Amino acid sequence: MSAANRDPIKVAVIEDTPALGKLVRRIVDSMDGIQTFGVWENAEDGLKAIDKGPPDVVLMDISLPGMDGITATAKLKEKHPDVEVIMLTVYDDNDKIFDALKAGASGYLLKQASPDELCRAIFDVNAGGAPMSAEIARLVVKAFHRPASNKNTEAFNLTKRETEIVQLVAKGLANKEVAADLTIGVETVRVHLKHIYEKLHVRSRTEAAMKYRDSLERQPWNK
Amino acid sequence: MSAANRDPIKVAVIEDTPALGKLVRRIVDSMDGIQTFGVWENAEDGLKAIDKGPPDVVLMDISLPGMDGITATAKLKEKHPDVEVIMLTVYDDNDKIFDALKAGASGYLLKQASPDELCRAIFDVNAGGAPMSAEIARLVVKAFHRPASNKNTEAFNLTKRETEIVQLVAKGLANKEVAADLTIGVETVRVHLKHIYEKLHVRSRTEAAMKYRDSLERQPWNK
DNA sequence: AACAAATAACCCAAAAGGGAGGATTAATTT
DNA sequence: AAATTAATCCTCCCTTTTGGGTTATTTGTT
Repeated sequence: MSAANRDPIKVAVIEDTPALGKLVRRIVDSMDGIQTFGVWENAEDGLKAIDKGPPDVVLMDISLPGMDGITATAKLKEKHPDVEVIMLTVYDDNDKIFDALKAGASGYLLKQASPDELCRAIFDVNAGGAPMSAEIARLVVKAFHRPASNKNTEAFNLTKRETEIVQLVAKGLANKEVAADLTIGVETVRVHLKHIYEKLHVRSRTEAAMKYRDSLERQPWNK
Repeated sequence: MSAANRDPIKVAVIEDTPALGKLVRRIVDSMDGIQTFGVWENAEDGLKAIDKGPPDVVLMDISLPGMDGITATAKLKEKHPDVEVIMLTVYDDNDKIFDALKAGASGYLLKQASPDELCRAIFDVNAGGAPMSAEIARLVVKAFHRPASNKNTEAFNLTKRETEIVQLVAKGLANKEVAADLTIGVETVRVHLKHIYEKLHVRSRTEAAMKYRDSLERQPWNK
């Protein structure tokens, strides 16, 4: 529990602007409990060095000459899943945030972060947190918000029976099988399907199945 | 820009333990710039009151008698999308986190949070942030991480052409349309489809489409 | 009574699925 | 170099399934 007695957290820095790299090195080394493991100006060199002796945390610039920071993160996490990556970016680059997280980054800081923020982020990520600036955090949380109209099936005004049927169709069942499942006639299934097509504005079972599936938000947590 | 001159942030509290509700009220009111808008012990009463004059932030207990906090959040955000909701929970309840976020909550705090943390969270969420404890943040970020194995289509050993075709089929296209898209004959498409069915162990285009879709991770950001 | 829903039947044309061929490349193995 | 394999492209044949249209009965609900 005594942080002071621990080995310092080894921080690798991959940042193509030499001035910034040096600045970060100074900031990190001036802080107790963390130290730079090395600074590289491109992903290729950085990854090669990291392969030999993994650091604890990598500060990764998102825009790099050659291999970009997101690709580098993906490659890095593949080999070293336990290394924590904090992305550094100049802009509040909305699109890339999610690509970066998907690649395996656990933190996402703007370069304009203060030295104090940077150091806290390093400790935080090392302790199992996910340091993000407030704006980034909100974007991430927003990605989870359900679009207002979340009546799922209800959005299409499908009846109970129609919903059952579209669900079975979305499982790949043929009309005959659906009929057997619900113990109703095949012709009835077809009538329901026709109604479903109208309501969903599609012309085939596959389209209907797709639209239905898409209408259920599929998020990471409902595997 | 001068925060001191602003109207205080109005905070509604929905918390079924009277002692905790009172404690929160005291904490909030003791802090400059925020004030309690009211404290209710169940979601029904809280929502009714909120409907009349919306507060800025709602602190919502996740486990409530009657309507639970998640359902209440969903209903609240439907009527008042601009009200920010911070969930309060005793446990680090992994499953409910995502349900809460999906319902529209922007923050997620453990009840054991310090008064200082609570107040910071209120300011933070009001400023467009997403206050979360470090553990929660990491869980959220983890939800975005791609599972390593990314063999996706490759798992089925589909050829390039077959992959193209199953993708189009999964969009709901008919064979005719697929053929037109790839500028090949319809009969060819059908032959490819037959091979696809064999490889995926299915009997219909819908089944194939489903199986293919399921094999692709679907995340919030690829709408 | 009017309405939505579920059930079912009929016709017809189009689409899809199964089978059994063949032809052309390109890459690999023998 | 010759043979083999895999991928792509294509053609028929035949049966089953689908999709679209229409009509109709029964059961609840408003």
